[in-house]
Formats: sequence, structure tokens, C-alpha cells
Amino acid sequence: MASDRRRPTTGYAILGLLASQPWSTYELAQQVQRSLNWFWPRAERRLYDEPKRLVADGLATSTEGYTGRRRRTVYEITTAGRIELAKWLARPPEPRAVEFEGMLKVFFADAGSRGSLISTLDEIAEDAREQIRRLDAMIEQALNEGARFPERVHLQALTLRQHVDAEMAVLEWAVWSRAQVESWKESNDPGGWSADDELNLLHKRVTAALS
Amino acid sequence: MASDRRRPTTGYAILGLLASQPWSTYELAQQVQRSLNWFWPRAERRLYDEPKRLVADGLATSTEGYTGRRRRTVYEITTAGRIELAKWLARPPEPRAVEFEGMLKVFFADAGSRGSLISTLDEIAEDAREQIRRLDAMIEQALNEGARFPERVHLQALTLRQHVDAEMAVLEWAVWSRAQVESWKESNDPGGWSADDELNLLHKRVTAALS
DNA sequence: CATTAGATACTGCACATTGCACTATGTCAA
DNA sequence: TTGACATAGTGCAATGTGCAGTATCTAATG
Repeated sequence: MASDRRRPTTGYAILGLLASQPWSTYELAQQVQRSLNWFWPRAERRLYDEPKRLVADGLATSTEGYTGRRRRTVYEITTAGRIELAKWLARPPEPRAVEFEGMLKVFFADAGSRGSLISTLDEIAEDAREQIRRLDAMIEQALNEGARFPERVHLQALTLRQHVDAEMAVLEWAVWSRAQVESWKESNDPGGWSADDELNLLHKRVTAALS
Repeated sequence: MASDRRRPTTGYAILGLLASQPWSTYELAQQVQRSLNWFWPRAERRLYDEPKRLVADGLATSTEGYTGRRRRTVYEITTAGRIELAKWLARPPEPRAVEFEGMLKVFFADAGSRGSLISTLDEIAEDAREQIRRLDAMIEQALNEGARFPERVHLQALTLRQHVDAEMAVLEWAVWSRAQVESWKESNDPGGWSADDELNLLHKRVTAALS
């Protein structure tokens, strides 16, 4: 039966996938890498334990199958699972959390060389470009071959747009930042570059957005 | 002495703070909440263990002090610590990782009601506004009272801009998405709304950004 | 002047999660 | 038949979180 203690979000993520169709653990892992990795990255390892808990709590059932001699577990959502999922969807979401080592390196750049800072910014930009290329491939696939789940393509369109927005923002920032740093004397000495001018500009943008 | 095994990024984050000045653990924790939380969120608990490891590896030293009868440990960076920090800064950064439960709820919204989806989008937007207000307070503080570390304000300006860009992108996306969903029949039926039109638009934006 | 709220300064513990190594079997092509 | 790659997992140490618990110090309040 469903326990009352709070379930880790990863459990709901898997429940969400099971809501569309039954999956084997391996397929589940692939699917998480493919689509959920953008906003809920989890190691493959995790995805072998979590479904077991869903079964223990009555939110899913598991069926053992065999491919020759190789065992294979397929999970299916239960009615209780669908109810739990809908309840979770109605609760307010946790705030966003971002782990961005590159930004940490920018923030502490004065403890290293100007060259390191420029490399960091270039690598951030190249990373963002790579992600955008991957997103473009997903967009083209949905448009040409058709989406994997046509009945869910409207939601895919919303989330894809957010990923594009996020990556473009990072890319534009990194390119702009590199240009600024080019004019600095060193990572700990921006020369004539005025941080106050930039902060004033930011303040204006922020004020406009909140009004 | 410095060990060769890879150190968790959190260690470098603390080392980066220590590069500016010595800190007590408690102050370190405050500072991490204040400034690093935006791109390297860590629980206070973690910040009591990590500096001990830096000391064990010779990258920092600790001094016991007393406020009356209350013990207080202050950490200081060593020369070996500064060298390690600079080496880390020169290495390519890890890719960005985003945990965004709200986006998960949007992605699986067809398993819940249209009302849940609209609430989720509203909460995402309100969260972003709240973050932008906090950023604005930091910007104003740096402009009016002056930055806490004036010699690092140029780096603060770069990172603040990135946070503003990121939060504004989320806010604009959430407001736009809500408007789209308003026109849908249900969370699993967008009525006449065309996902393909949206995907085509995205593809054009992406192509322009990569050229 | 006693009380109390809030800041400072930690530790212990259960649980969540990762990364990597390790063990198998199935499929397809050279 | 050999090897590369996909499928299908388990074990374990290290990393990290969240919360409860234990103190002490400081400043404001009645």
C-alpha cells in the first residue's frame, strides 16, 4: 500500500513515464537519459532501485519476462499510482536548483589567470552550443519522423522551448562575457571597465521586468 | 599534503572563498547561502565537514579561537591551497546540471488536470519573480552601500548578469506557457493549438543562433 | 535585572544519490 | 567464430541532504 512519507521526486518521474506505457528498467533508464536529463538528471544506477519501491508501495506492478535465459523486469503503473501522480502534479513545485561549475570558476576567476577565465567562458559557450544542437535534433525528429508520443507533443513543445531559452541565455551570456574580459588587464584587474555601469544596466532591466 | 584523488567541487568552492580572507565555518555557511547558492547550492551541514578535509590535505589551516567559552574554528588558505585552486580554475568545467521539478510537472501534466498545470506555471513564474527581486536587492546593495569585496565587483557583475538572464528566461517562458495553456481544452488535449507551428518557430530560432 | 528571541557553532544519523567496477546474456556483422 | 555493442542487472564506497539535538553568546524587552 502507498506509504505516507514523502517520496523522492525521482519516484514521481518514473511514475510519470509509466503513465504512458509499461517499460523495462533498461528502457526506463534510456528514456530518462533522453528526455528527463534536461531537467531531472539521474544516474542509471538510481533507476534500477526506484521502481522496486514503487512496487512495494503499490503504485506499480512488476512482471518478470525472459529473453532466452536473460531475466527482464517490466513495470506497469497501477490505479493507485495514477492517483498518487495526479496528487503530486497538484502540489506546488520545489524551486529550481542549478549546479554550474563553470559559473563557480568565473566567480573565483581572480584566483587564476585571465587565460583560464577566457577558456572557461569559451567552454561554457561551446557546451551550450552542443546542447542547442542536441535540442535541434530532437525538434527536427518530432517534426519529420513524428514524435515518439504524438498525444504528448504539445507538452514536449512547451518543455523544449524552455530548454532552448535556457541554453540560448547561457550562450549569449558567455559570448558577451568573453568580450568584456577581453578588455580587462587581468582576471583581478578589469582596468577601465566599469562594473557599476553594468550593474546599473542590470537594475534597469530588472525593474522593467518586475513592473 | 595534497592527495591526488579528485576533490569534490564543493572543496574548491570553499577554497575559493578562503582565497579572499579567513572565515569561520559559520560565516562560510552564511556566505555560501548568500552568494554561491545561485550556482552551487549546498546544505549548511556539508560546510562543516569539507574544510576539515582541506586541512587534512594541507590546502588550509585551522585555528581554534574562543568567544567566551564557545569554541570557534577559523580557516585560512595555504600556499598549496592557492596553487590547487589555480589548477582547478584552469581545468574545463563540468557541464551545467539543472533540477527543475516544475518542468517535470509540466512534462507530465497530461496525467493531471489543466488547473494543476496552470497552477504549476503560475508558481514557477512567481518563484522567478521572487528570485529577481532578491537579485535586485543584491545589485542595489553593491551600487549604494558598495560591494562586500570591492576588488571582486567585476566578477560579481558578470555572475549577477547570468543569474538575471536565467531567471528572466524562466519568467518569460512561464508567462508565455500559461497563455498557451489557457487556450487548451485540457492538459491532454490542446484543441486547435499547433505544436508543429511552435516547433518550427523553435527550429528557426535555433538555426539562427548556431549560424 | 531576569527572560527570551535570535545569532553563533557545532555533531549525529538516516536517507538519497552517484560513479564505478563487476557479472552476465543476446544480437548482429565481419 | 570472434568481437563489438546492446540489454539487464548488483555491490559498495563516497558524496550530499535534512532534520533533530546540544550548547553558548548577545541584545532587546518588560
